[in-house]
Amino acid sequence: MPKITFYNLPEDKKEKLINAVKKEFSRVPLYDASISNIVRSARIPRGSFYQYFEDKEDAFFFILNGIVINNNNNFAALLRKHNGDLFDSMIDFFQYIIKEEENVQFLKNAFLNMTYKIENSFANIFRNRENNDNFREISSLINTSNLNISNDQDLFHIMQIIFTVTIRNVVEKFAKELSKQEALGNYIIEMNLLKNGLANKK
Amino acid sequence: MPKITFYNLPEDKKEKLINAVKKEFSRVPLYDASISNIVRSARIPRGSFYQYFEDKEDAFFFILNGIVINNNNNFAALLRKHNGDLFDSMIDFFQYIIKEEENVQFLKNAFLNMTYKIENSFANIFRNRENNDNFREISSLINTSNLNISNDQDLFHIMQIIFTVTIRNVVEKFAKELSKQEALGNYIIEMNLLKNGLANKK
DNA sequence: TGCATTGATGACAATGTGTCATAATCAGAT
DNA sequence: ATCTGATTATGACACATTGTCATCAATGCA
Repeated sequence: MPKITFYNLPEDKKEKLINAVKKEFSRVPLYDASISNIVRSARIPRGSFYQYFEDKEDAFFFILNGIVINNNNNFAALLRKHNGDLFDSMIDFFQYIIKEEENVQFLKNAFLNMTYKIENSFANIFRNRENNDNFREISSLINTSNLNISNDQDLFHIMQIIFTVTIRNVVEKFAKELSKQEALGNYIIEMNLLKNGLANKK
Repeated sequence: MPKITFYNLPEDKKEKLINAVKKEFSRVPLYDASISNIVRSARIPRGSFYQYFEDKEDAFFFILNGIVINNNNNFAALLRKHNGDLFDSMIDFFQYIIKEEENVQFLKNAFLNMTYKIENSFANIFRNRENNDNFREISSLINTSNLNISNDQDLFHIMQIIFTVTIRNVVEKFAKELSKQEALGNYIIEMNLLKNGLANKK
């Protein structure tokens, strides 16, 4: 988390800084990014950067969370829109991610270097801003009647699986530079396989 | 790929070097590792490192591939053992990965920082050493009669899904420091969900 | 006005990276 | 045994980056 000093900054300076940070992390992935570039580009002295952020990671995750949480289009909203249908909501969500234009480069770098920590940051999508006790909140919105579950644990695993496969499809899109159509096509195939099961029903 | 010079090295020196590299990447993940540490620990001059490897990544992937390809226990062998049953083979494979002791720390660092590139390196598990045209090779070993597929593309997606979920489970094991039992338990639940489908059959 | 708190600044030590000119070694030909 | 070209070894060096810290400036409030 950025330090208080950062939040106290006048809007325009804050924005200048955010832009510089975004720019650098759009250029290269987290571990290739350099603070020197950021301060150069934001025209602030080096010491100031450390007045605002703990380190590179701190700045990175601040931006990432911003993009993820950003608009109200959080996952709960999608679930409501689709009357609790998990699969339809995910397909909607997938399209939303891959059509994002403003931060493509940033997201590309993030997805192609999706470490466990970064992936967890993305999991915030499934959290409500107000409520950290996300699983309850979200699971209550899911129409479980058309899911193959016998308990809460199953639901948890189902969400885990869907989330993982989704991320993987986004990564694939970036890595292989698939068109939106291709990526969506693949994703829908996989969602259907997940729905119906990979094994044959006799 | 290491340079020829590396392969020309006398066995003992090569081994000393490999150990030093492993040690450093067991200490910290790829991007925190330092070549300085490696040469210090291997007691070779800095210049020599660059005689053998392109850079840090090069050394890292050399070791990683070594661990992955290593023993003949490749995926094809597992498939044969299980008469082509993809799920049983994967569960066997999963256990094999999490019971690995010798390179735990190295693998932990690798899994918790599983970028697209690293993940691809793991995909080598599904490749035959001799044959690069892996998909053909492997898919011919899979008993597709109990899979829910209508064409080759489906099979590809199924393998993609299973691979992704498997990796994710290994990552989870390391991240949350699950016991082998817990990790295996979770994995089996998810494999069954995948088999039978996440959606309800009416 | 004066004091305290907060913020700004950039020089600096520490560490790392990759290169390169030079030296050592080796292997084969004579 | 000696010469020679090719390969390998070596470590100093230029350059980049990081995080810190002593110092200075600004702000606000009594």
